[in-house]
Amino acid sequence: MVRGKIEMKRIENATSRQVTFSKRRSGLLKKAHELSVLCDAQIALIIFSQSGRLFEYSSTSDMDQLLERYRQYVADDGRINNIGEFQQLEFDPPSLAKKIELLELSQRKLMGQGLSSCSFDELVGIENQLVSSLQNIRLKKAQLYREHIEQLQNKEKDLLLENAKLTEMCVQRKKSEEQWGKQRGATLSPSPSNQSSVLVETELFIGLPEWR
Amino acid sequence: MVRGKIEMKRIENATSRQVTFSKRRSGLLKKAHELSVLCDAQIALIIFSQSGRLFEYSSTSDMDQLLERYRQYVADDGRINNIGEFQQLEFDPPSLAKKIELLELSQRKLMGQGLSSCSFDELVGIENQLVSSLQNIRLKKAQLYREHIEQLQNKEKDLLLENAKLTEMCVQRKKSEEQWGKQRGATLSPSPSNQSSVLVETELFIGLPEWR
DNA sequence: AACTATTTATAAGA
DNA sequence: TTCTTATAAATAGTT
Repeated sequence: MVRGKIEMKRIENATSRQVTFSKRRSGLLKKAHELSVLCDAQIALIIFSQSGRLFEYSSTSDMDQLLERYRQYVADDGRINNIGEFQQLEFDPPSLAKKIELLELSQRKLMGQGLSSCSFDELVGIENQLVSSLQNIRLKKAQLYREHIEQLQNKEKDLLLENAKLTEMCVQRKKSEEQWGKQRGATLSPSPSNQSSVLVETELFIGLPEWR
Repeated sequence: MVRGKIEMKRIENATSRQVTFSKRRSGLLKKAHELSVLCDAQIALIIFSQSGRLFEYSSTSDMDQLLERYRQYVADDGRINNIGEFQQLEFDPPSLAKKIELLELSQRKLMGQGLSSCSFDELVGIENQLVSSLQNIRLKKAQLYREHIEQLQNKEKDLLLENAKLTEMCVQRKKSEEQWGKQRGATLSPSPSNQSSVLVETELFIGLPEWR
């Protein structure tokens, strides 16, 4: 809706899902309250977060009273069709079990098993799904690779910076040593020249990552 | 809120209160649905208009189930009397629900969604599973192809056989017609030669399926 | 938690 | 009721 509208599907990133939940939850509660005030409506709003926390709003002081009103309203409708109270006991568990059964079936198919009952068209459909899944998986893998590389590059950059500072310090110390050496005589002159060339090599080595 | 914001109090004009109710009600229902989809929340929304009409939304297929969850949640706060009889009814569904949740989670992953929480190793595991699934799917497809081809080949063989019989019958009839013609005299002699060449062409046409 | 750039929602009018 | 439109409100992404 903002800065690029979002797709109306589950937000995959847990953090941003949590943030969005918090924002939209308060927005929803506010809207519910406004509607009840402006239009004199009775409203019950119950929200369970994914983590199981409860948030609720009731336009009356008593949520239970409102839910009771709802229960009766629905019960009145049910009387007309006369399906009765067995439905609550019998319809619910089977629906969950059925759901599990279906989920397991489709899961097995996604895992390349239990295909004997599939039509050709269904096979093609599953194949397409799998191809797209693989694509997503590989995109995600690539993303992790990139992130890892980025981390390494950042670390490298820091080290380069640190090396540059250390090099600078060495050069400074070298200079002062040379000056000090000249004052003391020529005995140490070969040694400074060696150290200097080592310093140059170090600089070149440090530079390598820049054109990787 | 628009074209001059409105005061947050009951709208006195009945008509405009009704209009506002209608607009805001659909807005509220939409927002509730969006929140449930985006953030994987369970939401129950019950609206009684001033005139007593009921409007409701439930993120699950079953509003009663959600209200039951609410009832239990609230009851748990004063959880002194509530360990006995209800638990039997409520212990089973949660386990089923948990199972469904897990199934849906792994299913989403197989479908290339909800990957943000995956470790790299898990990604590799899913990828391997998908590759093997695809292999199975394609084996199954190939098998169906082969079966289909085999069916067609059998049908072709039968047709060839039938064609051969029909050809034989035609040849027989031709011969007898020729014999009959010779007995009757030379008047029809050009005709048999014509008919014979027609027969040969027919044989060639029937033969085509052999090298299709 | 605060800040915007945008998208949505919607009050009023047609 | 439904459509339009000007404007308020909500909010996704960012800091």
